[in-house]
Amino acid sequence: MNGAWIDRFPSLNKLPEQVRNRLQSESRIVSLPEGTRIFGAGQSPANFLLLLEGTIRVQQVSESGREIVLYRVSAGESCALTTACLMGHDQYQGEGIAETPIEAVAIPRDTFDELIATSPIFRQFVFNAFSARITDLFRVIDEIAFARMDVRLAQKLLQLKNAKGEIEATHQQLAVELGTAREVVSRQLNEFQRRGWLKSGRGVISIVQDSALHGLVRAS
Amino acid sequence: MNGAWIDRFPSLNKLPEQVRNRLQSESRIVSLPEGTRIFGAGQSPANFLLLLEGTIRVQQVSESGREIVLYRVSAGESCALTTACLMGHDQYQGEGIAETPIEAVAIPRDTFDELIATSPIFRQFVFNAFSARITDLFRVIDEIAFARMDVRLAQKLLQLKNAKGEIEATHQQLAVELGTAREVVSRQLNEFQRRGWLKSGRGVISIVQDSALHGLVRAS
DNA sequence: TCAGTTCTGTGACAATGTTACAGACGCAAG
DNA sequence: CTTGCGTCTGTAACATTGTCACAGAACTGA
Repeated sequence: MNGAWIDRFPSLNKLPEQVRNRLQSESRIVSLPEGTRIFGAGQSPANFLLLLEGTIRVQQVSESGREIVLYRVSAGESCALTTACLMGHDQYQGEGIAETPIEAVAIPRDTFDELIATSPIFRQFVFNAFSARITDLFRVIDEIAFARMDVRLAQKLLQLKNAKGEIEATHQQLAVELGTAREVVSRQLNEFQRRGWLKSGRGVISIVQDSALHGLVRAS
Repeated sequence: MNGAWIDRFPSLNKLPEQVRNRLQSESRIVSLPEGTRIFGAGQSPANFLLLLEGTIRVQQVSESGREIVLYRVSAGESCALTTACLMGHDQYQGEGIAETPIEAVAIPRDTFDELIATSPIFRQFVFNAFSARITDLFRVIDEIAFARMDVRLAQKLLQLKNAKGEIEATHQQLAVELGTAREVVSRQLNEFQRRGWLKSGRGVISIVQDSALHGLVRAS
């Protein structure tokens, strides 16, 4: 089992035999329970992480205590920004929290550094991960600066819904997703409910008219 | 002259003789007039840029046409995000515009790639630049999501003022800096003027009470 | 059953964004 | 000089979003 993890990263799979072996022998697999704070203000990460199972939520907390979710890292991806700060010797402003139980490959700093040096494919992999995150951040900026709250909420509900069309989250949690206040989410949800688009219960929301929410998002 | 540019980058100055020579011989110096669009939607940059003179403004434009300034690259810095996208083969969402006449060192992609591979110092330099930009983006998100407009405007005025305590900018330009609407800027400037903190003319603002603006920012 | 906690609803108000104008200013052609 | 024209600024009315202060409902555990 231990030797198979690399198969989950298609681009790393193309690495030469020798590099692959190195990567596998010098890294170790870590498991972390749900809710673990993987990195955060003042905590510098010690390893480069490749996520095998679970998701990490990266968010930012303001001085006043308000929060906003920036993006999520899911299985098959790497936690690129921690690396930037790892390499750049910089304090990391955000915090990363295990949203589910986590299984990840931890690559020590030295190994990471050498792989960057020796393998163009690994380098490409790391820069790709960066690129994706920066795209995420750009999207977040675009949305909080220019998009309407009803559209953003509809979008988020569609994104977070499970197979049954339900979202298990409190209004407060949705507010954090969008970087707004709980009351604003309650207000919008009531409006959606009034229009018959969803039904709202304590800690759970059931989407009734998927298409209406989609329509709102498309109309932007 | 051509051989001296590297002195402007303290961290690159520590590179071994051999690598320095390589860097200098394989790069070329480019000059661009004010207003040049250095990269933008659909335009992939072909080189890694080190800025010798001038500043580049990186901004984003929404579908609705509203804009926001994300950060500036100034002399002695590198245009890191273009690189991320260069390496990551990703479309770049923002656009970079020469705010003044520009002089820069252009390093071809292949050279850049090899230097990353061979020189830990160069690698460190690039990752540091990344780190700084990401910090910028995090700050922007924090401000547009959580900070009050009067505080943000005061901050921006202090940041943009010249030696005489004047800002040469229209209300519209300030609005773009903050990602808001022109009317909002006008309103706030009038309020500041009413309090005697500044005097506002057509295209120019004179700060009268520097300390009052500082006070507002500190009080957050 | 009861007390404590978390979650949701609501109203009033403040701050910011949007729309629709009008007037002021600067510039250049006549 | 003066007449247009384009840009910049001022302003009012209204819509949306954020903040504050509560109250009641729904869960939880003793």
